[in-house]
Amino acid sequence: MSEFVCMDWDLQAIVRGYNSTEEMISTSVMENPTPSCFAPLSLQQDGFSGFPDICETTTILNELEEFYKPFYPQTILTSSISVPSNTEVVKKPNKVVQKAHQHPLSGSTSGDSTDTDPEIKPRKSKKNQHKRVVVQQVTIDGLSADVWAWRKYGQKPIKGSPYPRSYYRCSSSKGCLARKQVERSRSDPGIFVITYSAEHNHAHPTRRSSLAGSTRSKSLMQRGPDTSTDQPLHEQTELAVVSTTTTPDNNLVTSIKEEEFTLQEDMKKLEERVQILFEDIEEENGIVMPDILFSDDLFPSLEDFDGLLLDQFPSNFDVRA
DNA sequence: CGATTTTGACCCGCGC
DNA sequence: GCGCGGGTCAAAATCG
Repeated sequence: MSEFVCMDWDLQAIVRGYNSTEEMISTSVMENPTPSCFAPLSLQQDGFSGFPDICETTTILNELEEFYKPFYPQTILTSSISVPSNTEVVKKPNKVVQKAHQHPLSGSTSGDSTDTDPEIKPRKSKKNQHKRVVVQQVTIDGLSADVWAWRKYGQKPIKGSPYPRSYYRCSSSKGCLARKQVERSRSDPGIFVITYSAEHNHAHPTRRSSLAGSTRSKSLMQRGPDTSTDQPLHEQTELAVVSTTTTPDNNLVTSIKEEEFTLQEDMKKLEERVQILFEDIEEENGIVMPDILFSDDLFPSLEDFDGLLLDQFPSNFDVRA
């Protein structure tokens, strides 16, 4: 059994009465190549001029985020599946809890410690957990289209795949069970398969976590002069998207990329306009707005996923190839 | 100093 | 029971 859940693009398409995401994109771009074609109704109606109450800012921000979602780097495929199971989801016993009952150096668990703790149930089959996961196949661009803050906690080589799988957990909130796996498609190296599991138990982060401690700088240096770093990253990703998108509708994708420049210009003007309005709000109310709209939370810089690129691409991999 | 990445070790489920 | 594969932990290194 599987279920399909509409994500950003798909939801937009259904709400707007299109048969498919591709139809929505192509139609909207061709007929009205401006960001306003996707704008929330309230924003369209007041033309971004009405911010009567600062208490509505949160709603406005949410609307703005929804508004910008269609302009996130394109998602080739988004689906949500439910892993078949005859049992309910059993939360994996926390290793920390286990260690609280057992000294770390006392060796393997002879006699399951969970047997004595009714609160901790034995781990059920990983494969049979009815854990809903969301699978996205995205291009390199799509790797940056994630407003959540993720902390990498592991990387494993996957049997049968030349590319490792990276494991991320949400770093925005302690205790958030949201997980994310990123790996390159073995059939199409230009496509990244992102698997989300569990759900965030908190609101969107107002600011992406600090990049302190990141070893990307080191990695960049380690890549050496003979790698693709000679080429500006935006050019790399652009080329990568064009050259690796292998959907059956290649022509459509190409045309969208061509139109993207126009859209980006419109978006820039729009950002400036909203920025001014927000500054007015700050002045009038004597408060400081959360730095979300124009931070990399909603517009992650290309630099942000450079680390991901380094994770997923071997050091000698030339994205231009 | 705190947050992050890296990476080997560990844990667990599954198939043989 | 054993080995394999995948997921997670946690110490060390790194960075701002």
